Amino acid sequence: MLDPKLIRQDAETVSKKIATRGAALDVARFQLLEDQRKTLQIKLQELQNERNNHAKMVGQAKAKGQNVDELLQQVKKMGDTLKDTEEKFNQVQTELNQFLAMIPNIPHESVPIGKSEKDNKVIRTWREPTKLNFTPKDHVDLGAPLGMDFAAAAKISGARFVVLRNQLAKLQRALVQFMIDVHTREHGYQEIYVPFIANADSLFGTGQLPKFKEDLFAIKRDESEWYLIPTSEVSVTNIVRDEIIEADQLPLKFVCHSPCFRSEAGSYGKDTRGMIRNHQFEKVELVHIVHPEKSYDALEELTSHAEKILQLLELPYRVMALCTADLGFAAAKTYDLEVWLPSQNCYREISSCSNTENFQARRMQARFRDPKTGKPELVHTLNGSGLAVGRTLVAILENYQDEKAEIHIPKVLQPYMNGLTVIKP
RNA sequence: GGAGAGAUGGCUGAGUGGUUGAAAGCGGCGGUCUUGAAAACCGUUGAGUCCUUUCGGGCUCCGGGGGUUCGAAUCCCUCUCUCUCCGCCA
Repeated sequence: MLDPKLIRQDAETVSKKIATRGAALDVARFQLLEDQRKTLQIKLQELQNERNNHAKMVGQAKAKGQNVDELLQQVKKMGDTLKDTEEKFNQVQTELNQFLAMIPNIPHESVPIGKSEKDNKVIRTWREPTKLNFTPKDHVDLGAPLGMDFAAAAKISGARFVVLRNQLAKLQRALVQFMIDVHTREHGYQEIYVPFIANADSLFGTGQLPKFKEDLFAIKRDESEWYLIPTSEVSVTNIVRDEIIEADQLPLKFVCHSPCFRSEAGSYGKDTRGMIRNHQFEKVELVHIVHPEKSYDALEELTSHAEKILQLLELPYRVMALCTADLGFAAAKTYDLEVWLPSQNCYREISSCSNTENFQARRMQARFRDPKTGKPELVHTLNGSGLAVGRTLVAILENYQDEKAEIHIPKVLQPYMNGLTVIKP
């Protein structure tokens, strides 16, 4: 959520910046609501002040043993106007909050302006794309004889799920283990395990709700509604919701493995083949909770940590700075890591690293105590995949295939595979 | 699933209708003392928000929501969560 004060001060500038993302900020509507809010709030607070004063007078009079009948008569009349004003104010406040909750974050000044993903900027490329002197197979064809079973998954659940058997299941588990080990041992992350079902407050905090409800799997139980997490960013980031953290505790760096559940309602017909875009996939997530002044350094750091995994796996990739139009709702700046997929002859997203600045922190009321002022201040939150495990598996199959459609295990993974060097049927 | 007890400031914990935004302690911050530190002592210390150029003032908040009342941390209803005991269970 944006700072309402910022919009009040300069709605036009905010609107312009939001427009670079292809989103519209209805300045007129905001100002209308804001004017109503202001008028009503002042009136309401005056009435409340009056009521409080009268109540005090009653109390004092009673304490002195005076007769209070007349005083009570006066005060009773105030009740209706107060209640009426209160209702109106609450209504406007609710509308204003809903309005604010739907506004995306403001892009950082370093984010390239663009109209579509075509305007994303290549920051750097690591290694040349894998060259194979035969026609590469895609991961579906490679995986089928090795135990990648979409038919079984369809029977159990439906489309966009996968069953992995034998060495493929093991390879996925090895990847998870490997990534967590690197991040905890070499990058200083705290490993953390979290719930995979989250409440509405948590999803509001990280920005999935209310705007992207259709992308989530919801679980209804009696009155309450829960959601399967679309990423462990939700659970992990919300650990600091409604907290005031001591400054010396920052930065907090968490690494978390979880399954992720996405209904991908807006992506019908995209990547229908294979396990690129499934309803359920494994991900190792990195989350930073940092001092506001350090969040852009942290973004570079976090991104480099995700890159390190690709480097150790020796998978060619490139780093993209997303342009304004391609930014996620909560992000002020995002680097996507794209891994080379020989079968598609192109780079595909395997990690997305974002600085949300205080956008999520404001929704969550996640703060730290500034030692200089002693006052609580919003933290900055960042998150990034380190990496999407399912897509990493795909990348390994495709980049490490040989002519016989056998898969060579990257060196760093071999210890995690009991020394296995090749996967074959 | 059954029975009971709770939820108060960064933390522990008092407070059952009228200056209680809340005692006390811990922690934090400032100071005295000390060569320095510790200890001791003194002072200070909740959050959000609105109005105001400043000074300052107001409002809201004692798990969430609703109600009673002139007035609610305190009474009533409801939900959530935590703890104890019994049952069941990976």
